[in-house]
Amino acid sequence: MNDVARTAGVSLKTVSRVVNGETTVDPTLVARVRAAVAALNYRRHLGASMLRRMDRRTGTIGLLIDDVGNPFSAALHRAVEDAARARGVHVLAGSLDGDPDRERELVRAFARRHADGLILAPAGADQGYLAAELPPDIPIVFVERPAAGFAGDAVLAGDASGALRAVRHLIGHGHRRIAYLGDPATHERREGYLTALEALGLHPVMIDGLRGSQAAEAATRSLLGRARPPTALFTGRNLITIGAVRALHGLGRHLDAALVGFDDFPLADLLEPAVTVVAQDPAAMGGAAARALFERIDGYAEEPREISVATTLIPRGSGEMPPTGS
Amino acid sequence: MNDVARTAGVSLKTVSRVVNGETTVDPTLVARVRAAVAALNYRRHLGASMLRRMDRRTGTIGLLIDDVGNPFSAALHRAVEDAARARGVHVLAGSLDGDPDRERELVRAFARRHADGLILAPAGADQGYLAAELPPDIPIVFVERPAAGFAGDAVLAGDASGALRAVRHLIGHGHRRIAYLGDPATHERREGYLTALEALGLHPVMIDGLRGSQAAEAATRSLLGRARPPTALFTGRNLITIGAVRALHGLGRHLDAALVGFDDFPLADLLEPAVTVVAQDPAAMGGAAARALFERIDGYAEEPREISVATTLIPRGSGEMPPTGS
DNA sequence: GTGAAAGCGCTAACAT
DNA sequence: ATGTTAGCGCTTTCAC
Repeated sequence: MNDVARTAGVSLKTVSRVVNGETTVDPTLVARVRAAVAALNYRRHLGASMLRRMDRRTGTIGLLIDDVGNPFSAALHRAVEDAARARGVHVLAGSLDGDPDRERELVRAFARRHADGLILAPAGADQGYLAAELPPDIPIVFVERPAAGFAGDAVLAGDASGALRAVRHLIGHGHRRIAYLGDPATHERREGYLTALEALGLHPVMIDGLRGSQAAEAATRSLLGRARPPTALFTGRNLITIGAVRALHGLGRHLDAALVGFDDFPLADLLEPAVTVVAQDPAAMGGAAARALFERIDGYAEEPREISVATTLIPRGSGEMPPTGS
Repeated sequence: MNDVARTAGVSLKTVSRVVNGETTVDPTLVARVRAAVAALNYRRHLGASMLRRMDRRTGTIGLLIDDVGNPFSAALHRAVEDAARARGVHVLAGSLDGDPDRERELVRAFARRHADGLILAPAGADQGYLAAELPPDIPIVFVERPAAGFAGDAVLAGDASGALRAVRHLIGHGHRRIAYLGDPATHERREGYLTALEALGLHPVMIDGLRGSQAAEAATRSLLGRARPPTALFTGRNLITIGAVRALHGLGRHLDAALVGFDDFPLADLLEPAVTVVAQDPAAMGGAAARALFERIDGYAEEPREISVATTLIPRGSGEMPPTGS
């Protein structure tokens, strides 16, 4: 910048003004500065500028989600990126893999990097650590799951009510023995399942802690091998649904057992039978989270908000099959 | 940091030494400093430290891919993240959507942010601008597609040879009328297709410029409506394959026309018929790209390398069906 | 082993 | 409208 000033024959401050697009500069000088900038291939150092600036914005937000490689998270990421791009903000993304330690570590790392804000899909059961870890001037918005022990805006999908709807759908098609397959992060969906069954005095069958598609496939196989197997399955997230589908196909029983999955997934409509799902809208959730975050960054300081993005039950066939067997 | 020094009763420099883990500090002072750091909840400002440091590393790399929300790109992203995490490096990701302007803009943005290196899946036909836009001290690795007009390491999938193999596979199953469906980014795969057909004097049928799954679906429908429709399809990327599958199912002709797709996709094995693909390994590509980039960041300065990640033909059914009709 | 002073590249506040 | 000075938070160099 010094070199530019010298080359253009102006003061350092004038260069700064030109580079920052301030209007109060003589056009002649502006031209001279621009020429020098071009000649020297000068680029301003954002780190240094951010050091002295008032607003101290880095133009970066942190996105902490389950797995950037998972289609659901990836769709959400994309929506966040689009909203960020509209403001010229960039996205630092990180995968948590359901690991609370990783969550905390990444929050700390992004805070140290002075992200302007964070969007977090909580992995751990408690976000109390945020009080110590997160500087008060960097806002956070939770997405997918609510946070515990720390107040902040949250963008949620109405998991419990969506699950309730899914299970009622199966009940409406005559099913009484309905099993639930889930993992730690689908806790709220399990609650919806239980609510629906309890209302009718039905007996819950729950398999929990399924990490990944393969575990779900194995669990489904063993479930269907039981003496009185369930006539319908309710699966708590897309990877689990896919594992279940794989098991049903593998056993040749895909036309026997009904299935409703939480989360839509690509090609669900082309399977045989096509898979009925309760679809979340990851793009809408990402967009809502980004908007909420930018409002906070812009100074909105009211009470934490809970933003609900509706789920949709999409009947495609697998959830409308009647019970078979006894 | 000044406050910490005062609280601990040491000089600023000593705090700096402790924070940076230098060993030549009296343990007593180390303890005092650590206590003060904890008491004041001090965090080092990385931006400021990076300003004066010798190595000038930001601990960030930029990843510029087609679309962070697309499963293929997302899997690649995940592999890059894993490699980066092992070094304590974070990933700034951006989607290009096939837009050369966006490519250039993001390169500039990430360069200004002083990313330590870039991984780019070229969207534009020419990367000559990099000579001007990219500071010489920030290395770049190309992935998925080679760059034109700028030298750099490239991680490629052997597109032409994979396509050749796919088409030969169809020919081996008796097909003579084989159509190609692609988009601008699958150019090399088209070359493989042409090579295979020309070797036998077969007549190529090519539909190009298909942006997205819906365009592919429409194109497939019109293709199959022709007087002498192709008996087999070769699709240039996963979204196009999915569009074609959707069209075949929609027309009820999924058991009539053979299909081999470039790129694997989730659930390809559960469709009816299961879809034969030439699979790239996005995770391997992302890992290789990250490794190559980190080698460059660490000072490796030999000639640009081309790293090839093998493709695999996975026969699943759709590519092994014999020709039907005339 | 520790500290004082200088300076990284830039912008704020205050002249002029 | 332009320039001067001070200082952001840190690491360097060099003296103690």
